Parts: sequence; structure tokens; C-alpha cells
Amino acid sequence: MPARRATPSPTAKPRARPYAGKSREQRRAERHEQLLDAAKTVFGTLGFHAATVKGICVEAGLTERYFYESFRNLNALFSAVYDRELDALRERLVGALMSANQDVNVMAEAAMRAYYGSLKADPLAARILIIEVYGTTHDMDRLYRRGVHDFAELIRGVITQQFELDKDDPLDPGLLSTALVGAAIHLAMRWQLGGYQESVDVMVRNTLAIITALNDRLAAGSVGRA
Amino acid sequence: MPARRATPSPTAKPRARPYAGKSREQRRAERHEQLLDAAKTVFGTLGFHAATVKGICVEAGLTERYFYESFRNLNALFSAVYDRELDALRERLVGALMSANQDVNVMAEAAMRAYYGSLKADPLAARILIIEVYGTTHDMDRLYRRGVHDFAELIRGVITQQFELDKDDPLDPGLLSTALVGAAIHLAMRWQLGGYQESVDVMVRNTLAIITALNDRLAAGSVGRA
DNA sequence: TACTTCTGACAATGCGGCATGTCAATATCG
DNA sequence: CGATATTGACATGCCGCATTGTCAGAAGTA
Repeated sequence: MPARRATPSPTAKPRARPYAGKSREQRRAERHEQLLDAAKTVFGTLGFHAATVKGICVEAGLTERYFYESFRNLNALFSAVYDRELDALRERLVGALMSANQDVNVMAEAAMRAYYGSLKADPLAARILIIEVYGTTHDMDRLYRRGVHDFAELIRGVITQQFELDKDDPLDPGLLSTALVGAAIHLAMRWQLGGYQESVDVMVRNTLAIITALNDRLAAGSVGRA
Repeated sequence: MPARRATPSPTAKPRARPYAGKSREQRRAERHEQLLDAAKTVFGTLGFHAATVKGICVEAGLTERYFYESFRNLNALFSAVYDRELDALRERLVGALMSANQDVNVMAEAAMRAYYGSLKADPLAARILIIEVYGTTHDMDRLYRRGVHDFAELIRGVITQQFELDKDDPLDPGLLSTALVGAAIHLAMRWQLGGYQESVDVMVRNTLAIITALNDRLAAGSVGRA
């Protein structure tokens, strides 16, 4: 067996060097971000089904090898983009909740205004969060839990805290919150499919009509029973 | 140019003959049905993404050629199955509405009971109607309109008829009905993903809580304004 | 029985896209 | 300057599936 010139050991990794003034991790992280941004553009315009690895790489100005450096496949990339956009949306919602006072209906209005406002301000993210999620393969279970369930849990906390329901009460805060989230999501879906015709105000008020109606009924039931 | 033996004219179609005691159209229609049934099974169990033309043909006990005799591609087949199941569901809903009295809340309860009852009784159809629709490619627009919008219009009719809203009322019956449909759909989605843990009764009551709460508020607003 | 339609099993082809590999050009370090 | 890491452009292999085609045998007609 002849001595190898350039590879002293088969398991030896090449020593990382800076390039363009940036460390290896820095460059890697930047490419990662580039891919996320490009994916947001492609998923948000063409949609998930029409997206290809190559197309996203072209959009990112990178070659395919760097795709597989950061993600296993398109599904993984979509999940990453989805998570990022969802986190951004949640932060806005929570921020709005923080700046509202303790009244439930006022908090609801602030949250809904942040919700619809964010979606209209960032249609790419909106399409990803509301439309394209459903098109992905069987990770839907996971995405559904992360996307919907979390928000529903948030609402459920408010409901159980505000209105004390009997143990044998047929009303289940978990179901009610899921229903409200579903209502808001479907309204947003219709909104986006229609090209955001209605104003944010109209969307907020109609959504609030349902939320506050339920709140009032729960309050009445709680008081009546107490 | 030599005379052709078996083909007197290039455009002449072979004369249709009965086979197995059935006419051509009969056989064709039966194969069509077989494919629809097989597709329901496959879409309802494996899901749309995992479905293949071959797989459905095997399930139907037919070969691929008969697939293309009836449908252009998988999307077309899915649309057909979806339409069939949606029609069945709508018939049940309308039937329930017919047998209920004129009170809005009573009608709503009858409709919701038919809705959840049908879904639980036919999980294959339920998965197709509620889960898999979203996975299909860009026909979603069309399916969404047909599936959701129609039901929403039904509700909208009731709302506008029962409660006369001002022209400058911020509440839009179209949006409200969409929200209610969205709530019911998302509840069903959660229900099916969780394996139908909750009873039909629980699902109905919680959905009704929201519907009747909104009804009461609309009634109060209408009366207060009149 | 002679002939034709109809049917089922299976082959052949083609396409699109994922995933990996090659290689020359460039940047960085000693 | 020489050696090596890094990058970009492009090639290659491969797989799954849709779609069309072939062909022998069964079923019907005259």
C-alpha cells in the first residue's frame, strides 16, 4: 500500500479556515439564512408543491450542495421556515397582549389586530402559515400541533382562568379554544384567497363578534352558576 | 395503396357489444364506480400523497387503462371522490335541517348532530373531506369554494334572514358564516386527528355554544337597534 | 366455427426531480 | 510562491411514477 501524500489520516478533517473574512460557522450560518429567506419567497409565491430544491438554491444564489449542508430535504426546509414565521407571529401576538389591559375583550382585540395586521403586512409569511402548511406531507400532525394547538392552549388558559367551569359542564375549554382558532384561521384563509379585500378593521370586528359573544355567554353561565 | 381488410374506414369505431350481460355504458359506469370506491379507500387510509394510480387500480381490481378511461389524473379522481362525499354530507345536513323546526338554535343543533355523526360514522369520508382536501395541488381554490363557501352561504342566508343588519353595520354575515364553518371544520380536524376521542354529544354542544352565543348577540343587536 | 370485441397482465417509454460527484477557479495561510 | 481549503458551475446516476403500448386469451356475435 503506497503512502498517501495529502491525507495523513483517513479520518482527519480539513482544518477550517476563514474565508472572505468570516469563520466557517459564520459562513455556514449565513448560507442557512439565505436558504430560509429564499424558501420563504418561493413557498410564499409559487407554493410548496411547485417548489424544487434547485429553484430555491437559484433564488438563494447558492448551489445544491449548500442546501444539503443545512437541510435534509424540502420538508425539513419548509418546517424551518414555518417555525421561524410562526415564532415571529407569536411574538407579535404576545407583544400585543402585553400592552393591553386585563379585560378579556380588550386583550382579544389587541391580539386579533396584531394577527390580521401581521398577515396583511407579510403576505408571503401569511401564505406559508395559513395556506401552504396544509399541503405538506404527513408532518401535518406535527405542524398542526405546533401551529394551532399552541395558540389554542393560550386561549384555553384564559378561558379556564376567567370562567370557572364545572367538572360536569359539557363545555370543554380545549374544544372552545380550538374552535376559535379555527374560526380565525379560516377567516384569514378566505381573506388571503380573496386578495385581502376587506380591511383589517372589518376582519378584526367580525372575529371579535364571535369571541366576545362566547365570552359573554361564558361569563353569564359562570355567574349564574356561582 | 392496398385495400385494408379489417378497417373499412380509418374513422370507423368498433361496434359496441354487450359483455357479461351488460352494455358498454353499463360496464364503463361500473368501472367508474369501482374506481371511486377504491379511491375513497386509498385516499381515506393512506392519504392523497401516498396514493398512486397503480395502487388505486389494484384496490379496484382493474388495470391502469381503465383509470384513464374515466379520469385524466389523480387530481381529477380526487375531485370526483371529494364531490361525491361532500354531496352525501350535504344531503344529510339538509335532511336534518328539514326535520327540525323553525327555531334557529334547534336547526343548528340538528345540523351539527348530522355533521359530526356523519363524520364519525364514515371516517374514510371524514379524512377526505377534512384532512386530505388541503393536500391537493392548487385546485384548492376550487375545492375550497365548493366545500366551504357553499356551507357558509347556507348559514349566511339564515343570518341575513333572521337578523336584519344595518348597511353600515361592521358585522358581515359572509365573514361570520365563514368563521363558523371554519370553527366546525377545525373542531372536526382535531377530532379526527385525535381518533374521535370525544363523543358526538360533546362535539355538538361545544360547537353549539359558539353558534348560539353569536345568534343571541345578533338577536340582541337587532332588537336593540329596531 | 370463424371473426371481432373486450379484458387483463405486463412491458416500454419518458419525465421530473433528488442526491451525489467531478473539476477547475479562487481565496487564504505558511 | 506552493499547498490546501473553499467555492461555483455543471455532470451523473438514480428512482418513482405516469402514461402508452403490446399481446394472448376470454366472451360475444353471426
